[in-house]
Amino acid sequence: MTSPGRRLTQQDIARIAGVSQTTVSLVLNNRTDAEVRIAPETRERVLRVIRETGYVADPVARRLAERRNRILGVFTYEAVFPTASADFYHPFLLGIEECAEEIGCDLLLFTSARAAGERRRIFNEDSRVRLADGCLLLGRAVDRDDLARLLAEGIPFVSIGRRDDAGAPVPYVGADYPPAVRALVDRTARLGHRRLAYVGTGAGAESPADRMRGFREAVAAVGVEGLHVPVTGRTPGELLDDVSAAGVSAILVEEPADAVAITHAAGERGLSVPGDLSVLALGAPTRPVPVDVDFTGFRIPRREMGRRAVELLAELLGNGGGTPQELLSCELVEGSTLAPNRS
Amino acid sequence: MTSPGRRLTQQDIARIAGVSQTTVSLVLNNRTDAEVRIAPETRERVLRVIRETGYVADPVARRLAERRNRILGVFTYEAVFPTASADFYHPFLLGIEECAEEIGCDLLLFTSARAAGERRRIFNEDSRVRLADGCLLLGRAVDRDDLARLLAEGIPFVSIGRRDDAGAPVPYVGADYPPAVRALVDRTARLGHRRLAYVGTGAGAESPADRMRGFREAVAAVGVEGLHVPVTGRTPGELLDDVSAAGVSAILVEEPADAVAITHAAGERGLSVPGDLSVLALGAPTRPVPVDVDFTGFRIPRREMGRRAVELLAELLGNGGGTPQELLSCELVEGSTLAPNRS
DNA sequence: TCAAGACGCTAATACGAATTATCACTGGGA
DNA sequence: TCCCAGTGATAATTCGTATTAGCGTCTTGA
Repeated sequence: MTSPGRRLTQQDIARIAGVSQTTVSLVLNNRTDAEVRIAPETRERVLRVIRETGYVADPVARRLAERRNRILGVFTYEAVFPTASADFYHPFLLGIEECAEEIGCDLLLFTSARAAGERRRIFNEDSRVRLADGCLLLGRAVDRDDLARLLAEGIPFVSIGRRDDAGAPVPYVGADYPPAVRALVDRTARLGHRRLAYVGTGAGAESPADRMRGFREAVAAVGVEGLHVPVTGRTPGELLDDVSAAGVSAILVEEPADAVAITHAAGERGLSVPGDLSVLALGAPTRPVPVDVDFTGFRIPRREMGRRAVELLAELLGNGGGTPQELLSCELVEGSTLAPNRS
Repeated sequence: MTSPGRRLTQQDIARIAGVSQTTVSLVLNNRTDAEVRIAPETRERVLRVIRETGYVADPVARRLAERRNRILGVFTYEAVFPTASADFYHPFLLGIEECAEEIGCDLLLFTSARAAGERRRIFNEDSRVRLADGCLLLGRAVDRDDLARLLAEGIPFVSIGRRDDAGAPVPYVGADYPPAVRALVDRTARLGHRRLAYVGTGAGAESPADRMRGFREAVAAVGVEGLHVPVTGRTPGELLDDVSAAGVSAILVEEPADAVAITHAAGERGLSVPGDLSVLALGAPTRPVPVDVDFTGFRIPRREMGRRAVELLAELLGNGGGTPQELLSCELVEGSTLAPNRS
């Protein structure tokens, strides 16, 4: 076997096989162009030495010489393996890994990108984004300056989740929330509900904003009343009171974890779901919560988004241009928390 | 901002600042040795250009010149983000990420290491392990040849989970199963149980073997009878019958997922746990299963193992030598499935 | 007989940053 | 006048691989 001292280089192989480093490189890369010719016996000899020594090319040097690495960076603003939102992010990562494996790329998690104790930033004094051929951005809130800088520096990347322009259009794979929310509002209205409420921030990042927009457009189109009920600083109980006082018979909850809490609070006050109040959940919980209710709502195609993002990034790397923007549609979930309006 | 054309190099910065590439490098690395002197105003000028252009050093080139990368590889034989055993592996990864973040390293997931459709291998024709400074091995079963080759090539690595020698001792951070199993057997014996059974393979990889060894040693030391009941090819019901027929009053189940199934089967046959049969679970489930029972057993310190493995790897990289081997002790879990023997 | 290609290989260079060796200049002391 | 120390910077080289341009020899076709 190899001595543990210094690692082998193509130069070593070349010396042993009695050829030049160039030849080793050519054999290694299996170049059989018309431009390049290696005698079969030479090729065999070099291959034999490579086999015997167990030589493998240094991928770092390779990256310096070529333009690529077959490394895709994954940047997350929170931990990649979080405790809190593990269940939410896992499907994205699953999709990313699957596709990366298919196209033969490794994944680099930028875990170092944090200035002591602070939030992660893509660009700190010693940014390592460039280690990868391109990168994937994951997380609900993405720093605008980071996005702008990525665009400005021409670093290939795809955001998972739709992003507003940051000086220029941002490449993304997002979930198409508006039609999904619209479909839910539609069904709800058809079941006789006339006053609906959107429970959640409806703003802050693109994804809540998109849901909210879908809601506003839908209630306008269908001709029902749509209220916005923020959640911050109120208990689920208080929230329920507000909603009841406003004569709302169906609520669409931005964050399913809130939907769970609200449903439980309803139970405690003797309100039945969906008998007295229909509760729709818009997506998947981003906070860990035991979901014991089968909510009507929709499914965010997280795994598919992860896969597609990798595919698009690979294309970007291949042809070097364009700004892919895709929205994947959310599948409706039948569930059991939507019923005809009884009031 | 930067033009999207080509990316900036130190040469560019040098040109703009009117100095040499060397000077830029020296300023960038904040070298203030006696050997190296830069006039304050020159330093300031270079820094200003760097700020204005937003230049960051290419880590790949850097790595070629230095010896390190600040990249730790993570190799898993199954998917890093598995569907099936997500819950089992997650804590390890959590610990790894935490510690990597602290020491300022990025994590490289070797997702490419798969020959189409086959099992992942560390060494295929174009191995990429060398991209990282060192690597972590995760997974219950690790290929012996891969281990031997890692050792032979002098690649710094730490296995998470104890490994038998593979030609030479393997660096690892493991869970110390034998004392944990012994403690459980001890307690069980003190509660009057005289015939215990170990339910599981007890072999195959190191971790089941270690538990089995702990079991054998413990029953011998305590002076009770210890049976081995394999699980393969039998339903939980059949298994229960065997165990009962043998007059066993307490079982230690290697795989907690099996323990769940067995406990349910017991309930169906009117056997109470722990009234009629005590069921101890040795560790954490590696298959996804709703654990609705509070098993007596022990906790594998997975997060700590992940953390510690990164620490040890970092030390290995620092001093360049040694074969760290550590076993972390498992914390006993009181649970409610162990009771005095009534028979 | 001569030019044009086929053949098999290698020297030289690029990639971007880090390091080593060296250089030009100034001012002071002998 | 000469030497030397101190100062500030740079040219040259290194890391390991990939690519380009080209070398000399031998064949082929006109």
